[in-house]
Amino acid sequence: MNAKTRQRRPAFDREAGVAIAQALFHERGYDAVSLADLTNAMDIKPPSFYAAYGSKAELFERAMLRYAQENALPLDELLAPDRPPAEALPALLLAAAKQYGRDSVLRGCMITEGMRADDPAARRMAESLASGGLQAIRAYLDQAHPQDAESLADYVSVTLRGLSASACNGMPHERLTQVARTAGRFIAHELEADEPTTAS
Amino acid sequence: MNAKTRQRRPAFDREAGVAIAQALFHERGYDAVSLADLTNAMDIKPPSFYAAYGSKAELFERAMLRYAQENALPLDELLAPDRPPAEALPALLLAAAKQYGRDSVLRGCMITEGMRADDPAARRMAESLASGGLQAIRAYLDQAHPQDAESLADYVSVTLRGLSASACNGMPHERLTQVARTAGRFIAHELEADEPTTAS
DNA sequence: CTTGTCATGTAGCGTTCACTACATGTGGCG
DNA sequence: CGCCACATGTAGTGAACGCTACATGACAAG
Repeated sequence: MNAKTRQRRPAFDREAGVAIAQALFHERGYDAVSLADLTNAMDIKPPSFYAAYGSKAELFERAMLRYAQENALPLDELLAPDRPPAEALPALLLAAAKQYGRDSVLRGCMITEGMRADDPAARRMAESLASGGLQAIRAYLDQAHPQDAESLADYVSVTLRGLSASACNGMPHERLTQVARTAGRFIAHELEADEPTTAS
Repeated sequence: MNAKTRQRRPAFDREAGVAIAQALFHERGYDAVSLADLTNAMDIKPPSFYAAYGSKAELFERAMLRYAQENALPLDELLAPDRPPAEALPALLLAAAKQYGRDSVLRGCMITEGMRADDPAARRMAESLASGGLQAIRAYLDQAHPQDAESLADYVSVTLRGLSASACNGMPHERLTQVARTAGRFIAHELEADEPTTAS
């Protein structure tokens, strides 16, 4: 009677349900997706839903975690400690713009937009997850460009939020990436003006 | 029996009701404000509400128009046709950041954030109002810096959206204005590099 | 086969949503 | 005063919300 033999009859794939929820939440946002939408899409009834996920908000958290795992930008590569900010930050912005506008229906950053949910619990979950990414940017800049780490981190954060929101409202992929390139060029110009780094 | 003598007994100030609605919608967003919230705040009952305003969405439109009239940035001054972009665009961003973070509870741009409402009718109203401002920016740049008017207009638009969203999520006033100054400095650097205008 | 455990479906919980039919009572007007 | 138009409050509409009590039925264990 080992534990573990007890979860026979899965009868519906819980992880697949999280994937379905992830798509719905990403497409429409937390508040605009109802329990009925979720249970219909998963083809289960509410009691199964609550047995599997606990609540709509908990499922939202699992969906955001799944989103972060498979869609999050590779911050550790983009912001590798030895990469100069004049190269890393533009690359980060461009990668974000490309992802936010890639899919015609799953637009923007699911977590960034989750921070604007009406439900306070869902909003706090999203804010908590987002703070991880912001801290990574801040930590990178603290070691790579400490003289205005906060200012630059805020600038990047605001630009990312603007890109996500604009993507959600339909700004096409090319214009999003163009804005990201513009912002990246601005950053590079300023950083290279301050410290011409090595050669030239 | 002239018309006009017929609207005796106002009994509640409809324009004051619009002001109350403006504050509620700005603070919480369209979806998060219920009819009960509105009628309680105005101290009227639903029938009076519908007699006066038609529907929640129509009142939202009137509230946004009121917001635009009294809070909108003076685009015609900020973007005066003879003002150089390297001066006008930073001024616009800074003015927006100051306004978005001015009040501790009425944060961000009511119209910008209205574009993210779940209700399609409300969203379209907000998008329609916002397009006016964007067209003003675009028209200014078409005559002041035609070589990359679209790119610059998109950059400004995205930055404004990022500032509004960040303000709504609590970024303090000083950091908002700092980001606006950073973005403005970036724009000025690039524009001055391209065309040193007149004197050195 | 019997029993126990569990996820399931049926049905419905209480609440809130935007919105409205209807009766009331006040005011201007003749 | 009598009339009547009209904004008002009472009360409630049907629908949707997130969520759950309960009975059903399938499986593994004995």
